[in-house]
Amino acid sequence: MADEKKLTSQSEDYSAWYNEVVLRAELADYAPVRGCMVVRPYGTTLWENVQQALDRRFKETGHVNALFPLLIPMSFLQREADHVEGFSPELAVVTHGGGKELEEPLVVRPTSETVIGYMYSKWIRSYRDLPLLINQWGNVVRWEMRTRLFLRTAEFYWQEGHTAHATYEEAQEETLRMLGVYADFAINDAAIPVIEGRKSESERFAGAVASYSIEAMMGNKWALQAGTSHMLGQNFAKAFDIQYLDENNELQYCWTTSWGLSTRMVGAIIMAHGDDQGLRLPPKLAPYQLVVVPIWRNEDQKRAVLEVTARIAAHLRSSYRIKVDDREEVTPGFKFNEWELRGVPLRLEIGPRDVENESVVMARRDIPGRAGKSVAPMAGLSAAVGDMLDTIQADMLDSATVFRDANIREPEDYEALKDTVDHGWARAYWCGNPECETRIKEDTRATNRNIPLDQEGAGPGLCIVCGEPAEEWSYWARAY
RNA sequence: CGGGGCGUGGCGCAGUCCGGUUAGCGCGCAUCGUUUGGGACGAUGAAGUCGGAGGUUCAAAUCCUCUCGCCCCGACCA
Repeated sequence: MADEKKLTSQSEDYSAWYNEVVLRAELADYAPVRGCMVVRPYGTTLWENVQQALDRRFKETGHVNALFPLLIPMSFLQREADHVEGFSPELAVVTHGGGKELEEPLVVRPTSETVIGYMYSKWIRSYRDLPLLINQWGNVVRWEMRTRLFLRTAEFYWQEGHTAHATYEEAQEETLRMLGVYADFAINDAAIPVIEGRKSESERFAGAVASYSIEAMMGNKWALQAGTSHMLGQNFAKAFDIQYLDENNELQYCWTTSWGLSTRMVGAIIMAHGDDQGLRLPPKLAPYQLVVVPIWRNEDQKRAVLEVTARIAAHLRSSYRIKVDDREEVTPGFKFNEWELRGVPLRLEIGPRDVENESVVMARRDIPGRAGKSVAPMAGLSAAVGDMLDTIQADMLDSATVFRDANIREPEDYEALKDTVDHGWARAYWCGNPECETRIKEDTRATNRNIPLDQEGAGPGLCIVCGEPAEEWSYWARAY
C-alpha cells in the first residue's frame, strides 16, 4: 500500500487487494493456528444472511437440519476406498483423549458422509423411511497446504446435505435439484451469475459417482467453484450398509447424495463484486443494507440533523437492516470511505441542507462517485429506499453477468485456447479423454471447470485438443 | 514438501551489512481545543522482555548456533 488510506488496486495485485479487503472490512482475521481464520462479526453476519437464504430454500424442498459429531472413527473413512484415498492427506487426527492414547484414532471430520452413512444404516429400514433428507450446518477441517481467508482455510464453515433415496432416478433428481437451489441462491441473492455443470472425472468428489458444481467468475477472471452437489450412487450405501426393504419385501441398497456450500461463498461475493474502493455487497445479503451519515457544522445543526436522522432511522429500521453512523470523532468523508470499503449498498447523507429541504442524499455503492448520488424527498423515503435496493441488487447481477459473458470465448483451435484462458474462460469441445484434460492443465494451468448442463447449441464437434469427435462442450479456466 | 520473504509499541516499517548514548518514524490509540457535505488539524500523552533459547563480547535488535511462527510463489484441494 503506497497510500495507507487506499487499498492496493485490483489491477496492481489482485491477491493483495483481496487480503486487504478482507482484513480492513473486518470480515475475518488470521487465527493463531496456521491456515485457520476468525470470522469477525461483520463477516459472520454476512455468512448468517447466506445461511438464512439457503436454509429457507432447503426447508422449502423438504429438508430438515440435524447435527452430527465432529469426531469420526478413523476406520469409517477407510470403508469407502476412493473416499479415504481422497481425504487421507488432509486429515487432522486425534490420537489422545483424557490423557491417554486412544485405541482407535479419531479424525476431525473433513466431511460427514461416513458418520451420516453409519447413522442412516441404523435409521433406514423400509422404503417408507425414504427419502431421508437431512442437512447439517457445521464446520470441517482439511489440512490444506496453501490457505487463503474464506477461499481455502484449514477449518471452514459450511452446510452439508445428505440424502438417501429408494431409486437412482430420485437421487439423481435430488442432486440436480440442490444444484439448482445453489444456482438460484447465487444468482438471486448473491447477484453472482453461475454456470451449473458436471465435474470431469478428475475433479469428481472422492467417493462420488458424479459431481456437479456451480462455477462463478471472479474479478480477475479466474473461476471459483461456489457450491457442489454429488450423486453418490450406492457407494456409501454399500460401504455402510444403508439398506431398505422395498414394497416386495426385498432388501435394496439406498442411493445417496450429498451437497455442500461453504464460507468460500463469502470469498465469491468479495471477488465477484469488489472494486478498488473495497467490497460491494448485494443488498439481499449485506449485513447493513444502508448506512445513514448525519452531517452538521454547529450545535444547532447537529441537534436538528440528529433529530431528523433518528426519526428517519426509526422509520426505516422496521423494513431494512440499517446502521446510523453518528460517531463524532471522524468526519463524514471518512465515514463515506469506510462504509464503501465495507460494501454497504446504499448510503443516506443527511445534513442541514437536507433538513431544510426535507430531502436526503442517496449514494449507491455500486455506482462510485457523483454519478451514484441522487436526492430523494423524505416523504415516501422507505419506498424509495426499497426501490433503490432492488435496483442495486438487479444492477449488480447485470454487471456481473455482462462482465462474465464478455470474458468467455470460444477458441477455434488449441493455440487459441491457450491464449483465451490467459484472459478469461474458454468454452470448448472436449472428447472426455483425461489425457486431453491433463494436457490443457499442463500447458495452460487452466482446468476443466465443468461440463455445463446447458448444452443448447452444442452439436457434435471436435475435441479442442485431439480433434476426435466430441459431444459436449465444457468450460476451461484458471481457478481458485 | 520445494523456492522466496519476514518476525522490532495495536498496525506498517527504519535501524541489522560495519555491535557502542535513553531503540526511532508513520498510522492508530488517549486527553483537550478547533473542525465536520468525500479519508481534518494542533498540542500533550500512553504504549516496545527487538519471535524464542543458547553462545561470543567490556557491550548484542545488530555477530554465531539452534528453534518456533507467519506471509507470498509452486505441486494438492471446496
